Amino acid sequence: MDTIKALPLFAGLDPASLNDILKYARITNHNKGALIFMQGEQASRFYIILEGWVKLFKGNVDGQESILQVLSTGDNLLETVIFNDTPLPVNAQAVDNVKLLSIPASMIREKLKNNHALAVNMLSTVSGRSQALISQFEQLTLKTVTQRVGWFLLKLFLESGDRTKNLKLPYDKSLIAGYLGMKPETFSRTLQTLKEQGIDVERSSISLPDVFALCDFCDSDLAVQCSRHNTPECPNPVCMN
Amino acid sequence: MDTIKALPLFAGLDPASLNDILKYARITNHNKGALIFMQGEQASRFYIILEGWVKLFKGNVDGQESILQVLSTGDNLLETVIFNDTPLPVNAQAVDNVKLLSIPASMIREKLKNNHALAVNMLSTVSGRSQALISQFEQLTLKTVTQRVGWFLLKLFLESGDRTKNLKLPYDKSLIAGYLGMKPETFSRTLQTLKEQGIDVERSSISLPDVFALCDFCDSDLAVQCSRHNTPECPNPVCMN
DNA sequence: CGCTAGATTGAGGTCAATCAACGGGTGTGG
DNA sequence: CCACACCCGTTGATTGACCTCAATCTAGCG
Repeated sequence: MDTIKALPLFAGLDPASLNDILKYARITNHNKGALIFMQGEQASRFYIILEGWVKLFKGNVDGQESILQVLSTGDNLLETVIFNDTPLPVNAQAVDNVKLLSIPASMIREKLKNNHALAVNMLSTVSGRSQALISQFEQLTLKTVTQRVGWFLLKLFLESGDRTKNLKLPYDKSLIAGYLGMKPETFSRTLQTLKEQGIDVERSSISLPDVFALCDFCDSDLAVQCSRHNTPECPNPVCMN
Repeated sequence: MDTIKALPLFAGLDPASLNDILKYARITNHNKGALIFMQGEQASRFYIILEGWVKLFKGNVDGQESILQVLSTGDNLLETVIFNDTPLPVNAQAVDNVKLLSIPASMIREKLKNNHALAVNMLSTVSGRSQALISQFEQLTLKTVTQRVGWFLLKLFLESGDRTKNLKLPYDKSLIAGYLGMKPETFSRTLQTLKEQGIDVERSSISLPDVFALCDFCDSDLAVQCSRHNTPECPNPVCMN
């Protein structure tokens, strides 16, 4: 319960209205592989991830799918659909066992009309989502396969605190491949080429030769997360990749 | 001035605070080809397009560029950056002569804190932007070149009112090609193949044999704009492309 | 021990990019 | 009014990156 009240979306809300919102909330569990919702459906609820990984993706008739994002604890699903209640544009699937908090869409819509703090928090969230999409977009359109894989590893490295030279892939390689817009085979081959450049890959464990090993793959989005950004230590001051 | 007050972002605002906002607004003109802002800069102002076309794109070091969106009258630039004042993630360029309304970012930020109607409008706008990005994303990842071109023509057809069988390309073919994630050569060749299927292309004028000519390219996003959607007239009821 | 799902490796195919040449409007200056 | 240059778009030939298909391998697990 405390974790719920600590969610960014609810930051700064007065306890009364928070309780009011949570009265209609529901917690659900979804097994690995379960579909949480499908594109084309009407959005009836708004979700927040409490635990686990959720894959957001689009599918087409011939079974192809393209992954928009892989979301985790604290992330929201379907902020954008709250307004225009058009059919859902995406599918969501539980990557592992997932615990979700969900709130009726109509409820959120109602609250947004009156609760200013909530509206501002939501605006901030949606902005973040939008930024992430732009970043994802960039990956797929103007980076090579190798750059995408390097970028992903660097992101992992930065998220894991910037210092540890040993990383662990957070989920299946085929899912990572999909997120990076390539086939598992291609991902595998690309890891091989990185191996030749000194980055050791063993199953799902990665060891970097040094903390600068991935700096070539830095871009302006990632730079802001790096503790060495804008310091003399940064080997790559103009991250324009 | 009336057009400004009719902007979706300002809908329902009380006149006093609207005037307050507009006090700090500025109108600027930009010639065809001019850069309005560049990625990496700090966002100092927030823009609304009053007239003309603006291209939003990302560039990388070796001169490649990928186009996120081509925006027009009434659209906003940089809603998302208002919050986190990180460096801009994109470039904006005037496609033709452009007239912009701009407001200091700090000003908007301030107003959003207090003005609930403005926050709600902004939220709605950002949501729409997010949806558009998802749609654009789908185009590039799980559609063939031909489907993308067909989709673009269909979008044009629907925007032009659903009935006229004669269309006009709104801007340069090379820009359309870029927006659809392909090279001008590829776009040209694809138009040829469509020509063989009965869609007449002559310079920048398109004539459709009948109003259903493009229905194969419909998807759930476009369907909602179609006057024949959910009627017996629709030849393609399950638009799952 | 055998099964299975995920990961790897290899060979071959394909679609769009690239490089290069050409065409045909449009505008300019003589 | 014509000659020329320039830009955009087209067309052709080739390349190459990634996908596809298929076989093999590995680890985890009953």
